[in-house]
Amino acid sequence: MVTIYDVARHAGVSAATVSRVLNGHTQVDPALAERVTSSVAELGYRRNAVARNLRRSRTTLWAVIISDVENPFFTAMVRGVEDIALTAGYSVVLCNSDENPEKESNYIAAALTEQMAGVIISPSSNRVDDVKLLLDAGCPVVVIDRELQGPRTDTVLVDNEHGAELATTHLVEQGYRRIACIGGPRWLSTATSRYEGYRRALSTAGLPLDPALVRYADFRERGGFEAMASLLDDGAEPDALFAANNLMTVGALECLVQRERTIPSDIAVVGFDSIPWADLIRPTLTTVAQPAYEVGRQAGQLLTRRLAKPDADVTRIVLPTELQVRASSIRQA
Amino acid sequence: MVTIYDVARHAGVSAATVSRVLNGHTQVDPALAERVTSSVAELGYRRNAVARNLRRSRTTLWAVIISDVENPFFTAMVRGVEDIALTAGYSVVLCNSDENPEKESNYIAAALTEQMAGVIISPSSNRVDDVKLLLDAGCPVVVIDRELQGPRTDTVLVDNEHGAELATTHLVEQGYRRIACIGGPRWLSTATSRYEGYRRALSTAGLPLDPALVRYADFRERGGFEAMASLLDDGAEPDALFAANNLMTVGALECLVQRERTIPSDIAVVGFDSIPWADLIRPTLTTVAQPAYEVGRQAGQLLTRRLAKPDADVTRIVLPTELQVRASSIRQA
DNA sequence: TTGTAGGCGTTATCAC
DNA sequence: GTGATAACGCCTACAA
Repeated sequence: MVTIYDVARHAGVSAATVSRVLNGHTQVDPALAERVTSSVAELGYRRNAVARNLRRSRTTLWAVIISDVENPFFTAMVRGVEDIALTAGYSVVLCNSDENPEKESNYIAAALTEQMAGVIISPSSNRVDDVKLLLDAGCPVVVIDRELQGPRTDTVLVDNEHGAELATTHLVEQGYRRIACIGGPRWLSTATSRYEGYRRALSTAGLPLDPALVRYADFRERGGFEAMASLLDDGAEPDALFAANNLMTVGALECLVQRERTIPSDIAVVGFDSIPWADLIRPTLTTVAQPAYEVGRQAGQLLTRRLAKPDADVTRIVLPTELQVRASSIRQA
Repeated sequence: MVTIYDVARHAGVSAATVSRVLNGHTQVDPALAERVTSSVAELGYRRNAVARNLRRSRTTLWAVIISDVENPFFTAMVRGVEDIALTAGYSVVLCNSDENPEKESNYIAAALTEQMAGVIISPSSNRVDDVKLLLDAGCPVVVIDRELQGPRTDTVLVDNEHGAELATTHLVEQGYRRIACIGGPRWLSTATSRYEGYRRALSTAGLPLDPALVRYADFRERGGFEAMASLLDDGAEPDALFAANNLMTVGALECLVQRERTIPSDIAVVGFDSIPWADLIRPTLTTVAQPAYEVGRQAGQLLTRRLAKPDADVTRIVLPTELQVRASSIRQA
């Protein structure tokens, strides 16, 4: 490996001068600088970021800990983070916790030992301890998609309750009366908020909240499938479904297809969070759209801000959701 | 920050002993070890990976440079890599090059300066130089999904040509005669192999290769859309389409839907590489399935192997593809 | 403006 | 088996 000393010798200057040329915040004689840069090129020198990070005791890495890489919502979000990170001079390390609190803990530990500059996380549990670990270590944290109870951290959310309410109200307005709900894990604020929106819409409409029409699943495809199957098998006879995330919606649809139910005449469907190619599915799928990319951007900006001003006020951003009505929820004549 | 010296003082031993306990490859008196571990717990010590990496002059990070995080093929692949990495004691840094050679170069430079233990890459160009940079620096590289001309590296591919041939032959057997092809960028082996499979199937069937039926796009949704529009607008009048990747297939479908063409009676469709929820699309989509997760696993294993034996023979793995026939390619009565 | 020198936190090589 | 001690490669006071 060629070090800064090799360059220094080759250019006939001291290592300090090489460092200064490389970093550029100090004045260096143009002639020397020139010699240095050409030596760098000639020797094919690249600076060792590990040594640099140790010396400066900070890195330029952000850990983005998400709960599912295969969920398009999170990948879109990651792109948002990435775009901000790059312009701010950081790189993104993507960690996939798989909704598994243990994996999550491991990644947080890694973020700490690797001296990551900051962490953006969609927590897969309410285990506040892990996030507190980061905070206590002085590692800036931005929580996304889910709200954490205890620690005060910068947070980027979407308006889950309102979105769910819109979705459910839309079904009510279409004349559906037995509206089922496949909710997410009860310990995630995302899930409870969406359930709350559903509940409120029913209440506003004067419809009963029938527990037989409610299932809780795990925000995954299989969970949605099984919840739907259970709704059908238990004779709850819903005439419509509100599913609380994209993958569960897909699972529920798979189930309905397999059972040969026609959408929306047998049962109408609205999903929370869009899926790619929603308009290729037949019937096209009504969804509550979330600004996934923008969530990522905002999170990135919050992190950048906090890195610059470690004790700025804690910010909580709530982005709007939007109901996109397509065929799956339109009552037939 | 609490260092190894703090722990040493607290436990009444030397820093060297703490290090030995932490790393565990040397014998340490159980009594001392006990004191060290409890001091570690008490002080909340975590080792500084940056310092450690500098001292050991290696890291436990793999860079996985993929060309599109939003393509389900790559996310599935990443999961495969990740699973191997974790069991082998490495972490994965996901880098999204966006099919942009410049971004790719930056990530490669970063992998080098960050002293990454290894790189898994789906190159977005034929610019061999970047990969050579890695190789020259002694950084193990596994190339996936695309074949690189010059440098001999471990590679994991799928049987693109055969898959494409199967797909096209299937269309021929269904009685289609004007089979269009939307191919990928001509500088990617993946694209040329798939085109070659298409060409060969036509040739075997004694069908002419009509240039008016061929378009080259960029492996993205919009590119597929535009290529399909061009095929329709230029009066090429295809009765079937073979699209060379998943996102372009989606784009082409969007176009066909918009133009109100019926699949498969107006035009049959087969795509290369599956998309999630292919069976929710109507008609269901015939695809050439690739073992994306397995590609990732194999790449991870190749990298692990090379890390252990730096000058083992270069391996080239070709995984099989499989035609999954669904409704979009079945000729109507 | 430039060079010297110390140290970031760890691990590995010595002696003991 | 354990403890000093010297690196790993870089940055940055400080002195010149």
